[in-house]
Amino acid sequence: MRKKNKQKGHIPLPALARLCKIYNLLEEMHDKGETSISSHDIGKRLGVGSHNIRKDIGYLDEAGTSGAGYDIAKLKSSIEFTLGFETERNACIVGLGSLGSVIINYQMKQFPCFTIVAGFDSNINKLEIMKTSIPVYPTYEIPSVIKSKRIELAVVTEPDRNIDKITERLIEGGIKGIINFSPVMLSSPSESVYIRNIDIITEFRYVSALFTLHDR
Amino acid sequence: MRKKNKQKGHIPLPALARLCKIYNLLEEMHDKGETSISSHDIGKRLGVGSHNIRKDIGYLDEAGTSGAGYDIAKLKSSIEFTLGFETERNACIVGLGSLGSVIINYQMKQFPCFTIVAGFDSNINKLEIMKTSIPVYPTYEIPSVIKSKRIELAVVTEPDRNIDKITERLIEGGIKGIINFSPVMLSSPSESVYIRNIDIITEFRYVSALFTLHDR
DNA sequence: CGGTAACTGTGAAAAATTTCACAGATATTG
DNA sequence: CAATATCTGTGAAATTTTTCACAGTTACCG
Repeated sequence: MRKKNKQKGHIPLPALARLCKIYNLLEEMHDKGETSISSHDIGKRLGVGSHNIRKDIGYLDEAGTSGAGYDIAKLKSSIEFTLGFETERNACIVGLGSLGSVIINYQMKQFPCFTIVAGFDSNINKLEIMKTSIPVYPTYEIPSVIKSKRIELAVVTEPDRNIDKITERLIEGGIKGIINFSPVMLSSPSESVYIRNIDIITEFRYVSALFTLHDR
Repeated sequence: MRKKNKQKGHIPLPALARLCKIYNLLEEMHDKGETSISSHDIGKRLGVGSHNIRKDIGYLDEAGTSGAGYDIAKLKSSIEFTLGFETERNACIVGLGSLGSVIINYQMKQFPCFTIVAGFDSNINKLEIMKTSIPVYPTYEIPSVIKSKRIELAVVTEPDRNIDKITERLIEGGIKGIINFSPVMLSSPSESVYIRNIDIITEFRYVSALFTLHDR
């Protein structure tokens, strides 16, 4: 068995997504005081085969011990390092409605990997009302604020008729990624902007389709 | 070119997910008064190739016209039919905190495919406070209510230490699917229960990893 | 300390998914 | 109405991803 980084270079996207989930799991177990875990256990938790987990972990620089399982702390920091979780970037929230507020106040206000440094809303009145710990701006200031605060990620939460205008402004400001919770699906105008649409209606339809096809 | 259903039988999951997104798009365009669209345009909107879109649509019973694009209304109802979007099922919300309230009051209170017929919360006090249009129950009533109201899907929204207990009760009640917005990752104990974890922290990490790997 | 059991890492095979290429069909234009 | 452009549907090729199988390693137990 050869040690060291063998298949690194580029991690397949499905593997990357799983690694993020594995990391979550490790964090949870670490908090519980666990120190070691096997690929089989991880797989069971994630609903995939242990082969798959080992392959995924194989993309990291170094990880487990052959005979025993994985040392949780070690694997955790290995993922952290390879995926760059230690670098902190700036994010903003666009749309300060109910969902936006939930996210801002979510858990600890301090997310991993990203710090929320600004909020935007097209409703000027809302700007006064919000008593958040972050500064809020009207949406027409999006491009300038993104540039001045070096914001890389935008979380869009409000159903808004002007969502295309908002996207345009985000792109204009040089945003690198958008997580969109609004029901209007966004599509990336440029190869270099990552867009993730999270929409409960689409989720509902997907589940419904699964149920239907399963029953047939 | 042969007509009729050729490759039906089973739709690959990635194709299924895209079909749901396509449906969303069609609905949007339909509302705008559009009547026709090409695979190329759909692909551009979804960020995938037109070949892919045509393959996906090929899983449906019938769809487009060779020379022209797709008739939006026709394609829409074809997806509806094949994926069973017309059947309405019952859902519940577990956790009536801020996020749960957002979902309950989301848009129109009436979701496609699912009707929210019950809410649960372990905090008894909250049951009094909530002034929703749906009946709410303490969590220990989950199994009985799920059975009596024939609930197939649960939307879990609250970070709760007892989340494992809640899952257990949902399974006990015979739930068929869970959409979990809580930060604790759920895993399916049984092959027949679909679980979808949606967690903004994992999303953040994934985006962060993408950025990091992109820059290297 | 030897034997057994459990586990990882990984090349190779298998399976799933996407991309390609093009035949056949429709619309459009002058 | 012929010529051109555009578009779908789909078998086949290419690619990606998962699964398999097993050599090599470590832990454990009597």
